Amino acid sequence: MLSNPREEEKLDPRVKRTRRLILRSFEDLLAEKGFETISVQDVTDKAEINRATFYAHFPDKYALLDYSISQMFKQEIEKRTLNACHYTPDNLRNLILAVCEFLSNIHTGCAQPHQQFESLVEGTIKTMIFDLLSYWLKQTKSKISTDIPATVATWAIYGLASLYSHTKKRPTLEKFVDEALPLVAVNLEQFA
Amino acid sequence: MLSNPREEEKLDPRVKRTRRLILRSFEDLLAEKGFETISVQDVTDKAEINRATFYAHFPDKYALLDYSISQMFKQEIEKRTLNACHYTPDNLRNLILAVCEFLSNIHTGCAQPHQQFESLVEGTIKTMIFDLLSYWLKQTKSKISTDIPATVATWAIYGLASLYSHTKKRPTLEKFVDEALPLVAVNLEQFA
DNA sequence: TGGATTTTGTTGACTAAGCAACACCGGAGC
DNA sequence: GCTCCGGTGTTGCTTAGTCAACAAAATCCA
Repeated sequence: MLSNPREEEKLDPRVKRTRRLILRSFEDLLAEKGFETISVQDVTDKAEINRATFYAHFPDKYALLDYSISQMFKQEIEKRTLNACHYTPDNLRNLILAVCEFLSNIHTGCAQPHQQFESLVEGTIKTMIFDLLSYWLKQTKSKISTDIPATVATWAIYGLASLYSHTKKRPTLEKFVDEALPLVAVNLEQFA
Repeated sequence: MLSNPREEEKLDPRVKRTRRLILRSFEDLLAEKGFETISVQDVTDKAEINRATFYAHFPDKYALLDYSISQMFKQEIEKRTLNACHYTPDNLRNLILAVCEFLSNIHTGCAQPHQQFESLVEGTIKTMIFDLLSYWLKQTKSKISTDIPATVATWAIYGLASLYSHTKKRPTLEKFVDEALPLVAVNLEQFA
């Protein structure tokens, strides 16, 4: 994945600190109220930083949402060490699990997820899934184009996770993924 | 008490932040290792601030200890609203309770309290008790000098709390204070 | 003892954060 | 229409924090 930890560590401590503060208060606010009703002012008040400082780090609150979602998803991925591996059906399985859990967390952890919020999340996450899958598939030295299969798999995975996280009476995650996995895997067989 | 919250609140947010960081990491370190073995480096590493920044706030680690102890004791006092009142036997009772609890916390919360550490704490706390008592006693408009009685009471109170906090098989705090209170109160009768 | 290694304070040049003020937009209410 | 108000970005100047380097203790240990 992009932006390896080595770079982040040697950042100016002040920068790491304010990013952390912004991120924490934003995530707290997300749990309290809807994304659309959160103002930049709210975030900086809670973080006890100046509003101008916010704009030195993020163009606007949409960029912050994007960053926040990326970071959270990145953690989910790294937790399962999917960030430095290649394509196998088992890794794919874990990826689907990760996306399902992530979306479920979003829906339980964030107050009243509205349309705008959901589609912003969707865009961010799909990009990340696509990048990860492309990285996996490119490991096979074959010259097969990866764009098409990666796209298909990305949309399928996100769709599945979305379905799962919106289902009221959920089956166990394991069962759900067992049933769904083959349908995605079949499109990637040539990379196994 | 000195340094009302109004002043602290309108401090530069950066200052509040780094003081908070320094304080927190120092208190964490105190729980882990003895005060004498804590270096300024240790504190700034844990707080993720620059060592030079530390020296912009405190002359050395002794000043930090002093500040830390003061803050903790101040909280104990404010919790019982003893900071804005006058002398009564009941307030005195609460003060003794506060000092006993505070010293007990120090002894359970700090690793291997050594001689140096203890006497630094003693100095800081006795000054604060003395100031508070003087403030109380001066409320009585009489022209009686407060220094002598305040001093006697201060030392007595600290001595009691020290005894209590070092006792292995402690009686309940209530019983202990009930027994001790009259001996201190008798010296302050004229201010009641 | 005596040399090596930490730790301590201090400095000056650089960079990020704070602050107050600004123009601007969009909605609420009359 | 109008103003009022709250949020948005932006700017120039000030202040706090960072960093690397230094000399001077203090500590270690052979």
